[in-house]
Amino acid sequence: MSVWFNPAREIEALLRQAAEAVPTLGKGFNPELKPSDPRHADFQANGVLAAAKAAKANPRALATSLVEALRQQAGWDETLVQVEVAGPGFINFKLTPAALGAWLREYRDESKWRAGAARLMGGQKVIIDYPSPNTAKQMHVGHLRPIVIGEAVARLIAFCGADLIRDNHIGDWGTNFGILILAIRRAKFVLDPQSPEVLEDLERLYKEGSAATKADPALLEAARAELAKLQSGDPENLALWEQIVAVSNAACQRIYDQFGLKTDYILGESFYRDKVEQVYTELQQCGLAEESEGALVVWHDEEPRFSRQAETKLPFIVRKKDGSSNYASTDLATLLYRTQHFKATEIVYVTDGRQQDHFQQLFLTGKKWFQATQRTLPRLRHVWFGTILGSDGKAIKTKSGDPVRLQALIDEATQRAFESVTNKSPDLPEVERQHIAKTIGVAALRYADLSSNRTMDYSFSWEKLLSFEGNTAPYLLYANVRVRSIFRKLNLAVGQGETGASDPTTPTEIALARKLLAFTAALDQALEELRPHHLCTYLHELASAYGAFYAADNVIVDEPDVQARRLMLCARTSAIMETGLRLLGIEPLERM
RNA sequence: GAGGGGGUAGCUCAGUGGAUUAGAGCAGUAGCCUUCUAAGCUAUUGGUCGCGGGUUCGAUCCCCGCCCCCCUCGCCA
Repeated sequence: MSVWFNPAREIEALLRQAAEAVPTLGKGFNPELKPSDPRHADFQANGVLAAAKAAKANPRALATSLVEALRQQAGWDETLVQVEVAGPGFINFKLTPAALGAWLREYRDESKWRAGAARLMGGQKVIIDYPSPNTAKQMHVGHLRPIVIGEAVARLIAFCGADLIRDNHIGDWGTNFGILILAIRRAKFVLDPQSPEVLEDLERLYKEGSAATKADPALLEAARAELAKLQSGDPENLALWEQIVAVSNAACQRIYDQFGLKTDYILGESFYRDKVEQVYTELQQCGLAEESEGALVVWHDEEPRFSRQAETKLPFIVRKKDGSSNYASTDLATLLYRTQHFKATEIVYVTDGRQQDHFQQLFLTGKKWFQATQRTLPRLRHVWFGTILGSDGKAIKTKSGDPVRLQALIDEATQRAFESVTNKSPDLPEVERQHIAKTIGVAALRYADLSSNRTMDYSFSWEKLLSFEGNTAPYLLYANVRVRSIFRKLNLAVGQGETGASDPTTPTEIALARKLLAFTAALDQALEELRPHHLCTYLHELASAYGAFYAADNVIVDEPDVQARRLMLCARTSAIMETGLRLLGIEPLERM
């Protein structure tokens, strides 16, 4: 029999089969298998309680019948999984050391786990839309979450077997370009793409232009005219716009590089400028869109707040009253393009939570539009996140009220990490300490963002972030470094020296082994709702389990079989830790 | 007013589709480095799981009502 990659799923499947032989249960029985408190079991099935209640049967007797039927199933092996009825009618499952050992010997490395996880999303074509910044601005703290969460979610989806395309849907066609172009002209500013301050200059010009147009209606008109010229293809404005976008993209790329963020496409709003006309036409043809106050809008009467009857009207405006497009238009055009050109089966949008209304309207409109035009709608998911708060409980800002620059954040984290590394490991060469510091600094920034539920706001605190203790990236990196150190000491590569490994034996070995197997459950959980914090929680628990093992059981010992099995546990710990860290976007370290 | 999110230990947060003592990290207390990196490990203090009802043998979790905080609500994205 092949070794189960994900025991919980296999047990659940067997329970469903077994239930068919139990008259009270039958087909459609949901075992409700879930991870259990480790003090009781590895997994527990709660489904019998509900079924017994519905059938007015004795839950314990029913659970016992189910267990008997389970034991009759082909593929059931009591030497691998112990089963018992507990409490009012729960069924507990406990993996035996033999099962743990078999799993550890079979699922050795990332390629095996990828293969095991591939059934989760194999065959899917997924487009992920992130980090999608607006053009002509420096990256600031507000860009941290889409970068970090987007990258983690992307890696998770790809790991689970999907064919993934990363599409950076930049905001490069908005109304702000009119103001910016006007400001550049008025200041007679010469845009030098080589200048390191070019983006700061553009930001300053935009601010000035924005203030000027607010103060003077004539200037506002002039700005609109510049935008109209741009959108109608005026060569001068187009050339200027292209330069701005290029400069902006280059600056963003410098940040992306530091976060290890890759993009396959940068198809911003401007890419869809000749594709919105079709959207207007089709939406009107299928009776979805109508004129309202001069704009073209879509109502969703079945949703109270998007209906015509709502107290405060919130239609989906797909074309502005001046005839120009907005993000609803381009998002609809983008949806069509991704469906037709990329053949997407799923699209994931990573943005902050304030855009929930927009995406609900987008998804509703897309659904009706595609239905009316006989197209297949991909699965659409909005992966949204909360705000990063400062110590005052409000969105984080600098003292002057400006957003904190992302580069400044990276630099400070790196600098503090460098001090720590130098303090702890003064003997390492300075070049290596700098590399370690950069890795830790960026990792700490990332992990702080990923480790709490993405839909929560979270408080940014240098103290917590840079403390390098507790549930942090440095703790995980350090746990892995300690594993690798053992192999280095023995002059072995990770994965060598485990021939003849016996099954986990001591309590700390068994606890560690069970935690290693729980990797599959953590993947399931993180993937389910695309919430990377489940993976963080898991990795922290794994590091803790390793810490206890490391303190209790010496790896380098005289008995060959004991050393072999402990080396096997070490190798799996390191491999799962490194795989997990990379899924989060964190590059592991050899030393620190 | 409508919609979304949150209210769990001093602080930052997990969790629970019903099981005994509700978890973790920080902070506090007490131990552990001649031995695989102590950025660590062990033990321990600390909580009416916002408030009030309901269903149930049993609710932090499900249902109803209420209170507080954050966000969004017609042409920005």
